[in-house]
Amino acid sequence: MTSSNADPGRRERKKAATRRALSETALQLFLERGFDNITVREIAEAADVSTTTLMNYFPTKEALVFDLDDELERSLVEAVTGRAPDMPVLESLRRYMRERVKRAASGRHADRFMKLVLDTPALSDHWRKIWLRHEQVLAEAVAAELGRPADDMACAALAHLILDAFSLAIQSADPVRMIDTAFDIIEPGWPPTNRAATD
Amino acid sequence: MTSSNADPGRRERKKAATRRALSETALQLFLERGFDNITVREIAEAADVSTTTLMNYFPTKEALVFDLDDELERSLVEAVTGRAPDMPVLESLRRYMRERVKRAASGRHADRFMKLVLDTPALSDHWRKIWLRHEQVLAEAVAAELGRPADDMACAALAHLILDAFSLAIQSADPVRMIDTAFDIIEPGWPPTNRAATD
DNA sequence: GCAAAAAGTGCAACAGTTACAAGTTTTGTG
DNA sequence: CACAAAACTTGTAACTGTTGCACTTTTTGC
Repeated sequence: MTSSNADPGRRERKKAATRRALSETALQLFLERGFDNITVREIAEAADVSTTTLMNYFPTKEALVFDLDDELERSLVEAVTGRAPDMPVLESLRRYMRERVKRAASGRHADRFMKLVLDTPALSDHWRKIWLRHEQVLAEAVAAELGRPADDMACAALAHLILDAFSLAIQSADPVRMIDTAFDIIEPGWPPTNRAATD
Repeated sequence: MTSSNADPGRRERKKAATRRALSETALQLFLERGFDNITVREIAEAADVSTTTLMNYFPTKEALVFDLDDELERSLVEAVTGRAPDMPVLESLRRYMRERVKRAASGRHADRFMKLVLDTPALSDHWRKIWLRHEQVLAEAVAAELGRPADDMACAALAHLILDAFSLAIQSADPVRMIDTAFDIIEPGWPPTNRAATD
């Protein structure tokens, strides 16, 4: 008799609630007392679940802070494939990264949040890893767009350099300008016609 | 009986011996049974010291594998400042990285060693961190060489991109070619005369 | 309603790492 | 040579992230 629930389902809703409770509680505690001064046991306690359950939702302590992984890959590929017809790939990626960095530097509690991340090596690291996780996919998207083989080495390099620029940028005093600086270095060499390829 | 030791000093010698014993024992065990299947307690045991002593020599388990950190910064700066007068900075750095990657891919037990590192995320990570640790110094060296302010943003970006290229390369099927591929992308945009600088 | 599936729980344990309060060895000096 | 200070080691216990396990509760589909 619990009909009328096609998509959400009660369980799904509860899970979502628990997940949100966990990540919100965690973030609040982290902001108050520092990432390293809070144990996962405390977080679980505060959110009123067992430690085991917490680790069931978030595979690592760091994952509690960045609960927005899924959208990333989609939007990243979209920046490559969904750009205006006359816009070069790199220009589109530049704009995408600019926006992304800008958003990171100005969210709700952006100031305190960024400070937390930058002051906590484990978190900076994790953020970078989240980006680099999509390295392969981005490389393939770029390759496809340029009509190159999916494992094209230059595309792999480009994807890596660009994604890594994110961590470079957020650690900078002026993130948006740092993104532009990095792209200014990369752009003139793209697409490449070079030594490595012709050796 | 304690004469005849001018420079080294008995203590220094013992320390060096212990250090070498630890890192050699560790590497051997790691190669035999895998990084994650060996505990630091086992290593300490095998080298016949206490765990506390082990952690005294090597701050982390990963550090046991890369016991060659000091030379890195020196050689890196040397590649910038000690190059032939007519050679561009980037070309010198390209050759340096090429050599470095080549050496990594062909040491004594290079094949097994590289496999160990690449199969162990914690180790790949650590290797990258060792390189990035010298980001600032490299940036300043490049800036000095070009007569730019020490905190020049483009130099910071360049240093980061280049050092990060190392991890990109060793993960590649053809590391040396990957270094060249990355430099081929970076080189044409250097030195930059650009948007970010003129905005 | 009910059996199976899914989620949550508490507990114990492991591994890296640190703190601490001893011991032991080496060193420089009188 | 003796000896006190400094440097190094050690054993033990603990903390923290993380995992495995056996068990209970909840939700689901019929």
